[in-house]
Amino acid sequence: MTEQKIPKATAKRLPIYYRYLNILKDADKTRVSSTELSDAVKVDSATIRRDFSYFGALGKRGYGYDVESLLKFFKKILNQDKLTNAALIGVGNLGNALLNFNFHQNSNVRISAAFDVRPDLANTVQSGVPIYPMAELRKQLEDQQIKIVILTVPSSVAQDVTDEAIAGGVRGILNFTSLRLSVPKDVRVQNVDLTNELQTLIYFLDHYNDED
Amino acid sequence: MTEQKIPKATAKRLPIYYRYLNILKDADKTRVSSTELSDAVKVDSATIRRDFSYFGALGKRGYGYDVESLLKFFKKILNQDKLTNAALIGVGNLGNALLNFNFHQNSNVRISAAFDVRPDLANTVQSGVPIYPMAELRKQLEDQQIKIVILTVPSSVAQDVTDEAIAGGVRGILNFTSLRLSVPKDVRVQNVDLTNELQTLIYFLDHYNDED
DNA sequence: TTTTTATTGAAAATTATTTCACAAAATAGC
DNA sequence: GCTATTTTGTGAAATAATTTTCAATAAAAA
Repeated sequence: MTEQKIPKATAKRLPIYYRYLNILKDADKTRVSSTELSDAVKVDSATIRRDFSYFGALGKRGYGYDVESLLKFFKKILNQDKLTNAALIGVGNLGNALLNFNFHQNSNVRISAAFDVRPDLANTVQSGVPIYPMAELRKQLEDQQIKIVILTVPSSVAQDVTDEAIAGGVRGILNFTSLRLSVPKDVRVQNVDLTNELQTLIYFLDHYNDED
Repeated sequence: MTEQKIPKATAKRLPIYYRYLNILKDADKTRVSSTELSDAVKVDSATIRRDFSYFGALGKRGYGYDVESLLKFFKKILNQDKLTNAALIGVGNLGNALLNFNFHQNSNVRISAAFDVRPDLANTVQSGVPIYPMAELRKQLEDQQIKIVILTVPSSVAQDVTDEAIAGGVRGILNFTSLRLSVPKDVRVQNVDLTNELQTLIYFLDHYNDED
C-alpha cells in the first residue's frame, strides 16, 4: 500500500532478517553478505538478494550489506521505530504465558491491556498488565486506540469476541484459536494453530523423508 | 514419500480440513460440499477440490463429499489413527502452557516426557507429565523412542539441545525459539515464531490495506 | 597499477500454487 | 423417466515464488 506491493512470501521473511541484523549489530559486525545471512536464517542467498532488491539497491557489489543502515531501513519498514500496543483477550493457560512472553524484548510491541471473563481476574494486574472484564472490551479498545489483539479464548466464543473487537476498531488479529475467523476484508488475521503445526510436522515426517 | 508427493501447500492445509470434518461429524452431518467447507476454513473451494483430488476422486458429483469416509481417509493420511508421543524441552513460561495445552484433544499427540535444567523441576510431575533433568535427554528420547520434540528453551541453548535431541533419534522439531536451527536434511523443523508472527501482522496492516 | 576475488542486482528460466471455467456425473424434483 | 440443478474433477491459464545465471562493480592482493 505505502510502497509498491512486496510479495507476501518476502514480507513474512522480513522479521527474520530484522532479528538477525540486530544480532549482528550487537556483535559489532559492520557488514554482512547474503551468503552469511543465508547460513544464519536458512533462506537461500538468492532469495535474500531478491527480497532486499524489492526495496532498492541496498547492498554494494563485492562488499555486501552494511549492517547498520540495513537495520535502520528494516526498522522503519517494520514499524519497529514506534511502540505498538496490543491487547490480549483470554487470560487462560496460553494467554498467561503470552503475557509473560517478552514480545517487547525483540519487537517494539507491548501488551498494554488484557481481557478475561473470569470475575476474579477482572481488575487485577497480571505480569504488569491490567486485566479488564470482557464487558469493557469494546470500550477499552476504543479508548486506548488498540489496533491489534492477541486472541487466546476458547474457540467457541472466538467469533463473537472477534466481532466485538472489530467493532472496537481492531485491524489485526493474532489468532491462537482453531477457528478460522470471519472478518471484513480490511481486517487481517494471522493464524497460529499449534495443533496444526504439530500435525503438519508429523505429516511431513511420514511422507517426505529427506528434502523439502 | 509413501504416495506420490503432494504439494507442500496442500499438506499444510490437511489438518485444517481434518479438524473441520471432525466438527461436522460431531454435528451428525453426513455430507459436505467444497463450497460449504470453503466458508468454514476460508480456503477457496477450487483449491479444496484440487487438494482432495491429489488423493483420488473422493467426492461424488452433484452430491459433495461424504463426511464419514473423508474423515476416515484423512485420519489415516495424518497418522491420527495412532498415538504419537512427543517430548517437550524447556518447562518455562511457554513450555508450561504447552504442557497444559490439550494437544491430545484434537490431535492424537501426547506429551509424554518433558525436560528442564532447573534442579527443582527435575523428577517432578507437571500437568501429568514427568519432568526429567536435561542430562537424561538423549537417553530418555532413545528409551521412549520419541521422534518429535517441542522446543521451548532459550535461544542461546537451542542449537545444543537440538543436536542432543537429534543424537537421541529425534526426527521432527516444533521450534518455538527464534533461532533457525541447523539440522541434517532428514530432520524436519517447523518454526513457530511468535514475535515474527506479530511483526508480520503489523507489516501487513501497514502495507496492505484491504485484500490479501 | 593491474589482477584476482568477492559479491550484488537483475534478467531469464524454472517450479509451485492458485484460480477459472466447464464438461461430466450424480442427485433432486416433478 | 425426464429435466433442471448441483457439484465434482481437471485441463488450461494465471499468478506467485524460487533458483539459475551472469554482467557489473567493489575490495583486496599482487
